[in-house]
Amino acid sequence: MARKTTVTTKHVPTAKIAQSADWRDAPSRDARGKMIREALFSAAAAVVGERGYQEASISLITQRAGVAQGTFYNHFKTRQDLLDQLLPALGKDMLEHVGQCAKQGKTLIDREELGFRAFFSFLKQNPHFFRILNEAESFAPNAYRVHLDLVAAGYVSFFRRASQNKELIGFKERELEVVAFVLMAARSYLAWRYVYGEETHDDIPDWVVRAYRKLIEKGLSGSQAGNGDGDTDV
Amino acid sequence: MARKTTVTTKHVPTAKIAQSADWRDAPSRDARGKMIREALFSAAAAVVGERGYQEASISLITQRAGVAQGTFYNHFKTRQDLLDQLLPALGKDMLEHVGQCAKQGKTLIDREELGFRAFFSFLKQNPHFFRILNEAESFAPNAYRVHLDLVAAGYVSFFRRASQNKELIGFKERELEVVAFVLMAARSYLAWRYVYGEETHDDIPDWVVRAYRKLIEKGLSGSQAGNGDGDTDV
Amino acid sequence: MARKTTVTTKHVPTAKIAQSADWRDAPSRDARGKMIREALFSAAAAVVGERGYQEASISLITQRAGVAQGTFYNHFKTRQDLLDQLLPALGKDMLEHVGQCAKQGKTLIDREELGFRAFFSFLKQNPHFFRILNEAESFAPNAYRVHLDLVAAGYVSFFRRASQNKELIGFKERELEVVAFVLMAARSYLAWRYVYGEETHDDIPDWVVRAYRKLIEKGLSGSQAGNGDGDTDV
Amino acid sequence: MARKTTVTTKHVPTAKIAQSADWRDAPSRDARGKMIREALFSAAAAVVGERGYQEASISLITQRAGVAQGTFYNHFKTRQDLLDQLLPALGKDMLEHVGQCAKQGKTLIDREELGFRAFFSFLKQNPHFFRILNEAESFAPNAYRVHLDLVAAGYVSFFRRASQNKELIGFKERELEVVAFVLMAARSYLAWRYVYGEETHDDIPDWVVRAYRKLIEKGLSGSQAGNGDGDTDV
DNA sequence: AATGAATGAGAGTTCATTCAT
DNA sequence: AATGAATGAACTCTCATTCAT
Repeated sequence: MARKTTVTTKHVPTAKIAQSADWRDAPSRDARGKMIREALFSAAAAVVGERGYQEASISLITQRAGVAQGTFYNHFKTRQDLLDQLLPALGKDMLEHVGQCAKQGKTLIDREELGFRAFFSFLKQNPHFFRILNEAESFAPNAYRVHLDLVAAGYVSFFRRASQNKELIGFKERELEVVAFVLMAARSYLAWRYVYGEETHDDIPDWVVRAYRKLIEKGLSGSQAGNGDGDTDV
Repeated sequence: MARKTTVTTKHVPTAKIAQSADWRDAPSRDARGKMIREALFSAAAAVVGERGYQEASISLITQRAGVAQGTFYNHFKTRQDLLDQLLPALGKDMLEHVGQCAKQGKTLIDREELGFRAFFSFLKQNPHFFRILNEAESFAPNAYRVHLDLVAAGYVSFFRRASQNKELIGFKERELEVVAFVLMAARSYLAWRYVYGEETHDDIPDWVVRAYRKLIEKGLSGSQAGNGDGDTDV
Repeated sequence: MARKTTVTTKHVPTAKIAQSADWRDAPSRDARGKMIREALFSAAAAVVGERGYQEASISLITQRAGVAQGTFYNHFKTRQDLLDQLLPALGKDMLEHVGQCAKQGKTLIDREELGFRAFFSFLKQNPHFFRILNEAESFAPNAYRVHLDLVAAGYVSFFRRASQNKELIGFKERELEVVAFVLMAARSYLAWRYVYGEETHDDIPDWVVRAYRKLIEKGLSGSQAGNGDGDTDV
Repeated sequence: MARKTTVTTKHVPTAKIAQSADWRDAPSRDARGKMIREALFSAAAAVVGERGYQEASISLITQRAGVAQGTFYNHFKTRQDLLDQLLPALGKDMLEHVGQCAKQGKTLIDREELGFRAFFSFLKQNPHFFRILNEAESFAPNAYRVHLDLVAAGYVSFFRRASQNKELIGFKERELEVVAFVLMAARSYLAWRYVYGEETHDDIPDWVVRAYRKLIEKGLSGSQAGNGDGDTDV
């Protein structure tokens, strides 16, 4: 049974947003420029992650990056320009990480569970990602749309292969996207509830993963008893 | 089979946000106050719905409500105070509407489909709701949390009854909340994608509802062919 | 002869830019608004007159008017909006003053001399006008064009009447405008040179007026000796 | 009669602002420096001529000159330093051109007409000059004063000679400057009105020149009919 | 000498909130 | 209670100038 596989994600190195040693000791001018750009970028990610896009003022970002306000405009055209780049940059890392982890699985459901877990391990490593992603809907809507479409596309082609292998049956092409959106949605809402919710877990609890797996494996009507954790059935 | 039930929602009257006749012809002092308050409230809902919380300035809201800026502060403590009340008020209506519709269903899955459809019919009647709900995560986080908890609680008690009836089996108490969040998530993301997405449908397409139903009914591994629409399997 | 007429201007009351007593003791709200508006206006005139349009920042203007920066935008749409109103307002006063003075003259040339002198007496009473007028060419070009056209139009109709009286002969209709521009130009350049020039006279020297009169009365070839001041001919 | 002389200006070569071949192929270090300096100079003239002093930023100027921003400060002390040199450089060319043309005339009035026409032909060849000259009053006031004094001085000595020849009579030494300023003023205002005004002539219309000549030849009271163009008297 | 990124002061403008009327 | 002008802090962005390379 699924829950016995006790699937765990092995961390794949993700392109870190440079925590940039002081740019003053840069080897060359070009390198310095790059370091400052990255300092601004990672400062912005941190500020947005901690306080939200709304409060991510140029003043806060440059202060955090340790450069003058004017310097910002040597690297980004406008404030929005930088904000628009936040999600794509981190989103790429996330996709990479999740993709790498998921493909270790043998079955469709195992791969989904691995991807699911990988999403949360990415969140743990990139604590700012979640807010950057979610608030992008309001503050960088184009980036948000592109991101969701990208993730959905990956999901759909993942399912399409499963369909061709007969691992997944009964869904027509365009329905695969519906499934993709439901699973993406689930990750997001469950993270909101169980990672960032009142009881601040660092990690998604294991029983949540199992409940999720049960639901998407069998649906609401197909489930059967016994999952071995401490709870009793309702 | 599920899709034959062709479940449809009957509209239940929802507490309208007062479109407020001119408050100048109010019968009493008190009534006048109430009318202004409601005018401000509905103006805010409209502004937020159309332009987002960010642009919902006091100036815009009071202008739309037809009162002076200062009047605002006779009715709400701060701008945030009003913004925080937007979602609860509309959320109550939504819950009411969805609850009324869902309970017409005979089976668990039918009730879920009815609730699902009711969510979208509510969106259609209340075109501002979706943005008010979604952006609340960034702009009125407390209200957002309360709203989600409220909806989840309703969902959980709905599932709890189903569990007791043996309509739903295999989920322990605390797992019901996981299921609730997944289904709430699904509604939100599918609305984002299929109602407000590029191809602007007024309504959620029927094939999306069917795909959704298939997924939650049987899960990923339990599905079987044939749903009678034009598509061929992958 | 010209210099015997010893024409002098009688000052006609000109609409003063309010030097505004403190607006805090205004009788009514409306009056207060007007006073602040005028305070801003006259502060702007003073700043532009003393430092030029370039340095006339909102900060300087509001400081001088004794109000907060934000207050500015209750009265003017933008900085440029105010700057665009400076010349028209003062220009109207100038025209009025010059017109009143000029019409006391009996002959064409007398009227021109009176108008000429009136221009300089206006400058003396409104020490900011000259800079406001001149720099408007760069900083409020529309206002500048309108102003010049207005003054020219007045001049032309003045000459047209003189033509009809046979006081002025030999100029065709469209040539009158050329004459008007030359005389306007002369006032401006002579003010620049003899009022605001190195030797800061308060008033245009009388011998300059006489030289000007001689030139426009007879032209370069028609002049004859003797004007009785201390100079000897070249 | 004056208008029969049909005076026309022959173009005298004017010191061009170097359109500077690429400074990268300069023969020597020194020459290279000079070429860059000139490139900056002519870039500035072009920018000021097209957009005005206000918008003539270092960035725009250096970009146009094809050098780095920092390079600017190897050649000029400050931005103002360069702006202050613009008018003197071009003004010298203008004086040269006008002087050369004017001295072809036989009589005082003919020379004035030739100078007048030469001013406009210079404007045509140096389309940036007019703006550089006019806005200098606001943006490079010292340069402006020096320029006007220089032109006036030339004019005065021109008139002084005419006085000594008895071509010009009735003006005392210091009055000659008044005449000079009036004529300089006339050129400027007439250019503003008839060259850069709404109906964009490339050239000053001939009838304007004739009207101007009539005015300064005979003054307002000395003119007599008939100038043979299509207009009728008023 | 040429480069071009870094700097930081200062610009115009917005807006939630206050308060005298 | 309703008004709407006054407030001032905070915002994004520009640009002349500096300076390490």
